[in-house]
Amino acid sequence: MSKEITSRKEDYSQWYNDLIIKGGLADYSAVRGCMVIKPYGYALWENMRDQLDKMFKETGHENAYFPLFVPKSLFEKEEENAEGFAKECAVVTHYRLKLNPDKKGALMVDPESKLEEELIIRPTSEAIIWNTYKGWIQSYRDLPLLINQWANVVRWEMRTRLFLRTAEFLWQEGHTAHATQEEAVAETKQMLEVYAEFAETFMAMPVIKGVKSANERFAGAVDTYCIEALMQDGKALQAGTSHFLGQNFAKAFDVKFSDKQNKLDYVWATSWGVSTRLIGALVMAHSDDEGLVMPPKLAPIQVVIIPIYKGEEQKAIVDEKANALKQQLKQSGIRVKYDDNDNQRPGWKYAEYEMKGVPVRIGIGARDIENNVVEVARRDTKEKKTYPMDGLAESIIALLDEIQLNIYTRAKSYREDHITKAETWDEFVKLLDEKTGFISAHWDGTGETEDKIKELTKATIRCIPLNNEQEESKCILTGNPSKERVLFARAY
RNA sequence: CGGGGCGUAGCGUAGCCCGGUUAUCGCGCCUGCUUUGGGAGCAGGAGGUCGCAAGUUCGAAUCUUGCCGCCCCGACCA
Repeated sequence: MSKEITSRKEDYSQWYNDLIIKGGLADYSAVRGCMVIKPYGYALWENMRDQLDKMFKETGHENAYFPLFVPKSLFEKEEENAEGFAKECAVVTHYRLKLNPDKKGALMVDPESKLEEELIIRPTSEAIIWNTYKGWIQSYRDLPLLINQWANVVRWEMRTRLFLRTAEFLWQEGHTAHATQEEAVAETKQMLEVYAEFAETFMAMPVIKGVKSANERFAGAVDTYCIEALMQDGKALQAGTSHFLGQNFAKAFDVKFSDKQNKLDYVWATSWGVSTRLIGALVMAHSDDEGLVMPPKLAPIQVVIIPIYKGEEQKAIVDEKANALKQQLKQSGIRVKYDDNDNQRPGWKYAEYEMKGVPVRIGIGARDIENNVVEVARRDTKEKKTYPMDGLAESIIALLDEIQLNIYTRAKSYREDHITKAETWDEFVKLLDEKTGFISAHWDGTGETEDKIKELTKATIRCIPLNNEQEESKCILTGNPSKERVLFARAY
């Protein structure tokens, strides 16, 4: 049957695509490199978005919205940033179509409508936002400016992958302006903490917090902080970034403020973002060969109730009980679905919701009603147990918490098992090929060495972990002195 | 942009090498009955520009050429 999911071990890429398509999150679209996020996938994104948005607001940020188009002249103002994105920009050059005189029913670009200045479809919004901030900031009283936007961006990547790298994707980007360097750095770190907490607490996905090496830094940033997660095939995934931009953008867009002493200075900036890529991360972090595994805290459906009955008479009895149960769970704040669709049999539904990763399934039939119990199956362990109907909401809430914790613990122990120290080059190469995961090794701190390692092994420095232990040693490739280990991995 | 694979019904596919009536099978869909505690059974039915274009031929899903699109691997990539 076409509903079967390719095994993780057999073909990891196919497994990943199957999870997303057969789990009902998204589909390929008619547009090159783009995807359609289906209602189930979008509901997941909404849950993630709502939670993140709450956390942003708790840390003093407000939402706003800036234009999709960035005039080329603005885009090129911060040179490093512009250069970094130049190769992957979609560009609007015309604003009108007309009927093609040579081909009936066909349209063509009207050459008369050529724009005087090309518009870049934002790959990121620093340029348009900093151009706007220039008008908003005059005095220290206007600072800090703490703004986030939920938006779509376009990056014309050569090769795409569902959720992990699509030509258009949804994200949030925070852009803040501060009076001092210290404050901006603190903001950068604070938002990294917010991302880490979101990943670990809500996605149940352990992450490593760190700083990027110069090679991997965001174009235009002074420092790029990141959270890095490990996927089940041993490859690393950058799950979120928070950048300290220094005064680079303030200088490029001439954003100055008067301080209390009436001295003019450029403002200090940060930007930070996470995207629908997190959905890809979530999928790969927990799922198995049966399908998706959703963390209860974000699952669009936390509990599904499946009725089991013979004939109309039994259906009516089961319906009544199940609906009462649904109400009870709903009132306890659980996202619950009662699937009373009569077109599919229970076995089909079991498989379907497993594929969708619904954390808890409740089966209820005449037999259960007689005994005042239900059958409860959990997705993470596939365990089935009989629960008393009385006080069910409380026990389900406890079970959801347990599942959340269990999948986190499982992912974390996998991650811990896959951080390995390498002391020599041979060991490093062997670990990368055979064990995979993060390899902790000494590096001499130069971009050249990093490039060379990438060329030889395809591994990159994922990050220099925060609060990294200092130890004198030698670079695994060059033998030059090194004062700390960094984390290498092959990455998405 | 390089290497590999693919394009046949909503989905997954057989047929292609070696051209020949009406294009195969499964899922799904529709109708009916029986079913319903792990992807239901039987019976009947609907559904096709064989990716597009040109060529070869009496005849093309099948051979040739060109084009388009997709997937995987690489290059590329906060």
